[in-house]
Order: sequence, then structure tokens, then C-alpha cells
Amino acid sequence: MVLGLVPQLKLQHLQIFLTVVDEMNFSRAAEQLGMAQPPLSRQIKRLELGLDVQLFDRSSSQISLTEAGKIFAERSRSILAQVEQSIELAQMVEKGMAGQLIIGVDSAAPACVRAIKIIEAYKKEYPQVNVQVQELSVQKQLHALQAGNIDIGFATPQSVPQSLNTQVVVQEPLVMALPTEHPLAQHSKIPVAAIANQPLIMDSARSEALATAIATLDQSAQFIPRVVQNASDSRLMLSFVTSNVGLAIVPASVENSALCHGVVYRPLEPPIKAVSLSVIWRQQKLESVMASFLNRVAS
Amino acid sequence: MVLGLVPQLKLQHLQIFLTVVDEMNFSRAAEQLGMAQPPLSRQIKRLELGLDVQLFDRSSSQISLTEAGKIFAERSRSILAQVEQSIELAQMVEKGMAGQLIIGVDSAAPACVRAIKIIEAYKKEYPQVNVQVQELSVQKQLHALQAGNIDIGFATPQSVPQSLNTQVVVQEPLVMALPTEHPLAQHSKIPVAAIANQPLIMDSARSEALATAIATLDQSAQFIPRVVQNASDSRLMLSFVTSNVGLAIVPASVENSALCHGVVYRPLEPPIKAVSLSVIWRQQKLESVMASFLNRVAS
DNA sequence: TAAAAATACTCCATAGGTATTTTAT
DNA sequence: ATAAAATACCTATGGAGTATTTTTA
Repeated sequence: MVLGLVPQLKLQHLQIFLTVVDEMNFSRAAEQLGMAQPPLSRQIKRLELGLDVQLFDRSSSQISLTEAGKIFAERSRSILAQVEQSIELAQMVEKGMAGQLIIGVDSAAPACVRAIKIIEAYKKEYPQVNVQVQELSVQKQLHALQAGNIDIGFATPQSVPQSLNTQVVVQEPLVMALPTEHPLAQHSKIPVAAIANQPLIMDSARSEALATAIATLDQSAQFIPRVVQNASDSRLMLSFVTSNVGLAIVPASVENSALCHGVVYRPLEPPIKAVSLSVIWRQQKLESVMASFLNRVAS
Repeated sequence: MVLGLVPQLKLQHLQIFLTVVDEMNFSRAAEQLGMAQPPLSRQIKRLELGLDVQLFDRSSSQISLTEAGKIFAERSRSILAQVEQSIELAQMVEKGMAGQLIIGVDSAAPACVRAIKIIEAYKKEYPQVNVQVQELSVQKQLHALQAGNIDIGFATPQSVPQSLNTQVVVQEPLVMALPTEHPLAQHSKIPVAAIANQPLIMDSARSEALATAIATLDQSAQFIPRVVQNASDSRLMLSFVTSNVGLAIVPASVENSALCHGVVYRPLEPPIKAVSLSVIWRQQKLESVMASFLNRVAS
């Protein structure tokens, strides 16, 4: 058994063999493969030598497959198909068209519906990627990302560790939600100066953004929001507003997603933008699926 | 995508690739494979070029697999294993150590237990052969053989068609089974001449064999057995004997397999041998499993 | 005799080896 | 500075082609 010859076998040998099996004629098979008959004969012989198996019965004028040849033809077809599949798969993985992607989404993030839309669009474009979505709070996302348990996170982080990278996905102006009968509701726009003494309802991420934004606008102002109620769920915040607990500062999109009777929305003057959704990922090597995903996020 | 390079890939390329994956070091892999490092590097590059896939990340001093490389390594291992399996299987089929064998056995044949023993011994020696046994009468076996529905038959045929081949497996002397109190039971051996006028119980295959055997012994004798009861099942025949219907002529092995009270066995004088089991197969090309089986039958 | 596979011989592509350069720690 | 991969160059094996012979129906 000259097993040393096996590694020398080319996939081409299997292809040639299968063509001969299909044609049952060396000359026609050679023609089909665009080669001359003698080299084909030699390759078949070489294959038989390498396997140490007689594949064809040449004793009659009409060649025929031996029993061993029959089963080897079957297996060869399967092997060639698998090789082709494997190459295609590897190519797809390289192009970020196949693989696995575990994504964390913070449902408390104001624009988290946007994240879902992005993910759905991605799944449609890259059906070969196994996308898994998990509901995770911002803090859990940051941990999971560093631990390698998720690949991508969607949230509104106040700050991210050095090892992580982040990019703003949705940024929108903040608006004030206030009771219809509130005096400030008279104005079509609320001057930021008017906020100072008002009891506010907002979440910590936005209150910080608001403070820095106002500080940037007017260096002289020493603005500290007077937050009477901390909340991140927008429906809850609006409940506080209708109960006259205070005024809520929310991203503009809340106006569309959470209508509430007895509450009106007024833009701030000047407008203050705040991040309402970011995408977060590991700083290190970008796997191709992640690259393709982040590419989609950017568009 | 230069797909034209794919068929040029040798199994060796996969082997080299996997060795590098195991070692994660080109030089060590080369040493392990008994080749120099530069050709190994070139083969890996050639593989990457052929697949149009980057398999290794060489940017750092410590090479690493790309995502595509990881899955291609997985698939390559499976492919190589399958190639080896397929070659082994083909070799076994060629040597008659693997394949399928459908065998018909006539349970009415006197020595059919011998057939079962042969089959069991064969199955033990060639466990990779899928042996299927069917109960079939002689006539059905002859048809099934010609139709290609079975590969081998075990029976006691009176004659076989030209297209079939047959070989005697068991041949044994015929003995007479007669009631203890029968006058002939006095003799330790029964002279064939004494048979002529006796009422006989036997099956057609043996009655013909008996007639020709006696004719061969003595050309002058015009012996026609006086068969009063035709039967092939030995227990049934012995029942007829105890009921004094007549005397049974049976193969000697019946004496061991079917003991019956009130019946004695006496050898014929001179002894007459008759075939009690033959193996039958198609005349044409001997498949290797059949060859290996028939080889066992002969021993 | 005709069709098909095997053999003989030539040429070139490609794999392997050695020596050397480049690169990254 | 060192270890490891890439490059350059040479040699030789092996694959492809053409011409020819052998074999079987």
C-alpha cells in the first residue's frame, strides 16, 4: 500500500474520475474536460495506483466501474461537493457574510427600536449570519463585551472603558414634556434659562448631557438641574408629569412613541442635542461579521 | 475569484495547512512534515490564493488563524478524514471485505443448518459485509439468482440453468429409515436389490439421485423406486415410517437431527451418496464479496 | 477494420531545496 | 538581536501534448 501517494492526489483527479464515470468513455471524458485522452488515461491510472484500488474494468471494449469504483465514485462526489461548500463558506466568512454575531440591546434606551430595525435589516442582507439578540442593560452590555460574551451592544452609555469602542447611532434634540395647563406651555419654545428652577424628571444619562450642554452654551451659568425624580422609562416619566411632580426632559422621539393625554412637548431654546443610542464593540481585531455589521450601522 | 486553481489543490495542501494550524508555526510545521520552511510557506500561500481566502493573520510575530481559516480548518479535517475513509472502504470492497451479500437459503434442504453455519462464520470473518439471509425454496432461488435479486443460494437443486453455477457443499450417504420390527431391520446393511419392491417415502430430488446411482452401479437393473409417499420434511417422513406407510430413504445426517422412537437406520449396501446441499451463484463476473464468500464455502 | 485505451517521447510548469532578505519582538 | 516568515534562484519531478501502438468487437 503506497499511502505516500495519497497526499499527492489533486482534487482534479477526483473530477477527472467522475467525468469518466459520467461518460463511461475515456476519450469523450477527455474532450469534455478540454484535455487530450492520453493524459487523462494516465491520471486515472495514477489515481488507481494512489488508492491501490482498481476503479475500472477495462477488459471489455466498453469500460465499466468495479464495485470498489462504484462506491468510490459516490464518495468522491460527496467529497468534492463538500470541498466546494467549504471554500464558499470560508469566502463568505471572510467577507462577513457568514458567521455568528451576538448582539445586546438595552430596551431602556430611548431609540432602541432603531437598533431592532438595524438588526432586522442586517439579517435580511446577511441571511447566512447567525444573529442572536439579547436584552441587556448598559452595564451588563459593557461587562459582556469585555468578557467576549457579546460582540455588539446597543445602549446609551455615559462612558465606556478604554478597551471598548463606541459610535453614536441616534442623536436627537431634547424636548420638555409638561402639563398642558403649565405656565411654560404658553411658550412655543422653552428658553434653557427657564429650566433652572423647575423641578425636573429625567434620567441620569440625559441630566448629565443636559448639564454639560448648557455649560458649553454659557460658560457663566452654573447650571445644576434640579432633578426631583430620576427615571429612565419614558411612560413612567410622563406619568410623573401628568401628576404634576415636575417637568420631564426627554429625547424628541418620545413625543412620537409615547403619546400621553394632558402633556405637551416644547423644544428647548437653543436646541440641545443628546445621544439616545450608541453602538458599542470591542476595540481589538474586528472580525469580518462585525465589520460588515458596523458598516451597515454607519449607513 | 480564480476558481481554476481549486482543482490543482492537492490533499497535501490540506495536510500542510492542518499541520500549521496544529503547530501555529510555519517552521515547526515544516520540520514535522519533513520539508523545508520556504516551500511550506509557498504552499500555504498557494492554498490561500486558490481559495481566494486569507487563512492566517501574519501581521503579528505569532501567526493566528482568521475566522475564515478557523472554519476552513474544521472542514478540512473532516474532508481529509472522509477521503481516508473512502479509500479504505474502496480497498475493502475490492478485497471482498465490505459490501452487500444477499443469500437465499432453502430450509427444506437436508443440510441447511450447514449453510447457516457457513454464513455465520463468514459474517464473523467479514463484519463489514452487510449479509442478508432470505428463506427461499429451490425454485425461487433459481429465479431470484437470475433476476439478480439474490447473490448466493443454498439448496439441493436437481438441475440449474446454464447462466448459473453450482458447487456441492454437503454430500452424504443415503440411509434407510425403517420400523424396528420390520424384517429388513434384521440386516445391519440393506442391499439395494432389496429396495426394489418396497414402498418408499422420499422426496423427488433424492429419488432421482437414487435411481441414477443404482443405474450407474448396475447397468442391467431397470430400477424405478416405488414411491408411495412424496415428502421433503424429514420429521414428516419419519411419521410415515412409524405409521407403517413405507420405508424412508434419507440423508445420513437425518439420523442425528431427527431421532424418532420405533425407527432404526440402516446404511445401504453398497453405499449411495447423494448431494444434500449445494451453493448456487451467477455465472457472470464474480463480485469480490461473492468471491470471498465462495472461497470460504470451499474451505 | 474501426474505435478506444495504452505507450513512447518531448516540453514546460510547478514543487522542493538552499541561500538570503525582511520583519517583528 | 533573534526568531520566523518571505523572497530569489536553481534543480528536478511530474503533468500535458503529439504521435504511435495495442486491443477488442
